[in-house]
Amino acid sequence: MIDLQPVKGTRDFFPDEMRLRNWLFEVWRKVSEQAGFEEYDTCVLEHEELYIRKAGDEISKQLYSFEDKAGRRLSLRPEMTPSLARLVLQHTKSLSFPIKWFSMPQCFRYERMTKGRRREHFQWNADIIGQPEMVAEAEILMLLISACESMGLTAKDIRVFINDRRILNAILSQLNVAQELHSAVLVIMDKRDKISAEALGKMLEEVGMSSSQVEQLNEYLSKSDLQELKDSLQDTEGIDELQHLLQLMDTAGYRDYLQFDISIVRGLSYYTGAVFEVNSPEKQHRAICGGGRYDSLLSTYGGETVPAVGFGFGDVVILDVLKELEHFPELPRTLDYTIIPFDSEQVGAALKIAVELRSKGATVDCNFSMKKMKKSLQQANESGAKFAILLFPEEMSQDKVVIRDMQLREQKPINITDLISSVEQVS
RNA sequence: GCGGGCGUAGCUCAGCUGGUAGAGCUCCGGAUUGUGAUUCCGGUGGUCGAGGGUUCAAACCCCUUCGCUCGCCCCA
Repeated sequence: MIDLQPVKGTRDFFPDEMRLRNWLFEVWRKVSEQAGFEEYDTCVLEHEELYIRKAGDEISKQLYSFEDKAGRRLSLRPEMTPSLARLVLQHTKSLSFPIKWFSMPQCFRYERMTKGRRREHFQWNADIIGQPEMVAEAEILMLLISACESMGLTAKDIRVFINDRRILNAILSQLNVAQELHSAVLVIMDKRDKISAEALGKMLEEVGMSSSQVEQLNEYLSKSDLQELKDSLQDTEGIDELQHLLQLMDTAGYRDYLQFDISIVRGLSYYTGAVFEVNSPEKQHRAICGGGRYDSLLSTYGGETVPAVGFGFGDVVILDVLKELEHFPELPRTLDYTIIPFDSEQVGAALKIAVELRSKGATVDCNFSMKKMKKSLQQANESGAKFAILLFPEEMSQDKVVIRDMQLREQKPINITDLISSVEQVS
């Protein structure tokens, strides 16, 4: 017997789970399109070099890579943004910016699994490319919040924790932290709410900050009030921009979802402006969604500098959250009709009726198992059929069938032609 | 890389200080040979993850190994 388990870290989607996945995809697609985003896709296979960046050691360890028969180094995509960058760079000259695109790619990372993280997941991505102003962030945030609301979540359930990399840079510059230490310091600051203050300070000193710099940094980081922080900084660009964004979101009616959080850092060289993560207000989960502005990414692939902002929103964590909050949708299988021939004599008639009903746009299944009527009706019930069409020799001899309303448990004979014409054309 | 938990029927699991296996659901059949919610009866189905050890006797104790899972580390 071969191993029946799915590959470690990957999932099978039985029909029940597939309905749930499709439901989630429909929410993503609908809110995206309603907000004017266009869908795109690329192949799950990419050239490995797309993911090999300067600090690329870690990510290349997590790549599913292999060599094809012609010796090309290929990878399963670990994220969508590089592929998006590739598409945009192909047509930088002809695209009419700003563009608003979304995608729902399956992504792969070879990594150790924990709750909310598998080796494969579907990740809704939405990006606005070519718009440098903060209104792009506003649109992006509104989009992901509206997706959460479509799933039944409110400002009580989720929060967008937001920061701006320019604020962090302004603080570090003001403390005279050397430019080359900034990225290392930012990585450590990312851990701020995971480890103790002592451990944090120790790590910061280890990368080269002085103890007085650490002390002052802590003072800045303890300020949860934007205005207070602004008053203590010389370079206020990041704060001004963030305040502008918060104002825009207030106008849109989404201010309750947003919370300034100086500990949100995300990644390394990627982000240049706003950075954000979505989580429960108490941050009980792995981030549901994360993103920000990455104005310099495209130029790192050798293209022009193109401003960009976007997010990734994975299916695994959001489904965990919805389950926990009991916001899981009820998604039973449904059918309009199940046709049940009494014996093999009616099989041909069953097929013919099925074809005609389907041509009207109805969903129609046939039960050709020729089991007892009891069993067939049971199966019709389980399949969610609204009506069972029973084909008995007696009625068929008069060109009639028995139509049974499964919910009312009532039935009557009906002319086949009347049955067909009673169905409203859907298409 | 470190640490914990779990592997028993198709599924979810019970099985006490060791005495060679059980329930619910599913499936199949019957009460009802043309009728489905909550009826009732019966039946199929297990190399107790694998291998070794201790014992008169192991699902249970010990060792090894594989698989799954959760947390930490790492990372987004």
